[in-house]
Amino acid sequence: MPPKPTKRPDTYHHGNLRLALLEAARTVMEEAGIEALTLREVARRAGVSSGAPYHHFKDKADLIQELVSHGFQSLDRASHNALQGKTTPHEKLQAIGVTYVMYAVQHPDEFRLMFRPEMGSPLEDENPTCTPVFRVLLEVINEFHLEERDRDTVAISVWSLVHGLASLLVDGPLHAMTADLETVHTLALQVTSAIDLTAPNVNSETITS
Amino acid sequence: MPPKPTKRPDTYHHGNLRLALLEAARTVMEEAGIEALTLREVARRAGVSSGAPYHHFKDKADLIQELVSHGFQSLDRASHNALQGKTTPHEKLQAIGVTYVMYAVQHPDEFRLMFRPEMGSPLEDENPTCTPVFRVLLEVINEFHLEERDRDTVAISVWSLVHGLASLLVDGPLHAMTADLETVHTLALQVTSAIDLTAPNVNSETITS
DNA sequence: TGTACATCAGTGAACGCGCGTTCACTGATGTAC
DNA sequence: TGTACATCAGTGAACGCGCGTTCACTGATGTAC
Repeated sequence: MPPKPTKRPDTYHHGNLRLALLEAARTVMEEAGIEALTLREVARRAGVSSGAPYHHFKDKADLIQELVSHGFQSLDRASHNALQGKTTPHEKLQAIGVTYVMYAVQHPDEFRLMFRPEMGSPLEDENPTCTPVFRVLLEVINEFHLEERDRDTVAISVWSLVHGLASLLVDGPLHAMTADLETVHTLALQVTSAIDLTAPNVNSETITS
Repeated sequence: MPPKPTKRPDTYHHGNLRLALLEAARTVMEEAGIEALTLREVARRAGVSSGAPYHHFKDKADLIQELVSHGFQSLDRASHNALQGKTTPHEKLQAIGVTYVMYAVQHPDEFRLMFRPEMGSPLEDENPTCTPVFRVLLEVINEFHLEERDRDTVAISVWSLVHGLASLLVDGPLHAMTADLETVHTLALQVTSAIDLTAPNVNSETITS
C-alpha cells in the first residue's frame, strides 16, 4: 500500500469518520487481537492522523464504550431475530441460547470487550446497555410459568449456561472448536437442549446446608 | 514508608525472591487490578530493583504463566477437597460446581488471568495445566453412567454452567453480588442444584435442525 | 580457621518503544448579505 | 454569483509517561585446598 492514497473520495470531513473509526477498531481487533486496540492504531487504520479521533470521541474509553454498546445492541437484535417463527417456549429459549453462543464465536473480540470491565465497559450495577439482553431472556422464561421466586434463579442459570459455553469457546480450552462453526452450532444446540424447564423439580429446594 | 528499609532480614538472596515475586504479583492484582500487573510494579512491590525478576523468570509472560499454573493447581486442589465426605454423584457434582464459583469470586484476578489467552495463558489445544480440572469433572460425571457419547457433552454443559456463573459474577452484570460471599454461595448452590442427570432425557436428541 | 576464587543474585542506569493526549495550525465547508 | 467570515474537521509535531528488557557492575555466598 502506498502511503495515504489521494484517491480517497471526500467521504470524510463530514460525519463519516466517526463510523469509519468504529469500523477500523473492529478490523484492528479482528486482525491483531484485543491488545492491539489502541487509539493510534485505529487512527492509522482509518488513514487519519493520531489527533483526529478526538474530534469524535472524548477519549479512548469513550470509543470502547461505543463498541460495547453496539455489541450489546447487535446481540439484542440477533436474539429477537432468532425468535422469529419459534413457537414453544423451549424452542425460543434454545434459539436465544444458540444465538448468544454463535454471536460470541463470530465476534470474539467484541464479546471479550463486552465483558471486560477494566477496558472501559460498564457493568457497574445497573448497566442499561446490557440489560436488554437479559430482558429478552426473562420474557421467554416467563412463558414457562415458573414459581415467582424461581424465575430469577432460572434466568441466571440459563444465562450462565450459554455465557459459560461462549466463554470456554472464545477464551478457554474449547477454543480449538472455534475453527469449525458448524461444530460449534451443533454443540450449542446440544448444550441448550439439555434445558428442560417443563420437567418437575427444576430448581428444587436442595438448598439445604 | 521510608525508602527501602534496611531492617529486612537476609531472607532474599537465596531462592526466596521467586516466591516473593509471585506473592507480590497477587498483591498487585488484588489491590490494583489486572491492568496494573507489570513486571516493574511487581518488583517494586517486592522491594527489589526492576532487573531482579529476570534472575527468576525468563520474561513477563513466564511469570504470568506461573501464576496461571498455580491458579489451576489451587482450583484442582480445592475441587478434591470439596469432594471429601460427599457420597452421591449429585452431591459431588454440586460440590465441585460451588467450589469453582467460589474460587473465581474469591480470586477474581487469578481467575481472569487463567482465561485470558492474550496475557500469556496457554489454552492452546491440549493444555496440560488446566485439564486436571476438567478431569475431576469427567470422573464424577462417569458415576452417572450416562451413554458413552453423551458424557463429553454433559461435561461441557456442566462446566459451561459453572464457568458462566463465575464469569458473570467476576466480570459481568452479576458483579454487584460479589460483595456478599454468602449470597454468592447460595446462588451457586441453587444454580448447581438444577443439574439433575438422573432425570431421563437429559441430553435428548433434539438436535434436529 | 584462613585464603582465593567462582558463582550467584542483586543494583540501577540506560535503551527504545508505543501509548494517550494536547495544541497551534490549516484548509475546506457552510452561512449571511 | 461573489465576497467575508465563522466554524468545523482535519494535521502533525510534541509532551510526558511507564513499560519490558538489557547490561556492566557489585557485593554476598559457597567451595577447594
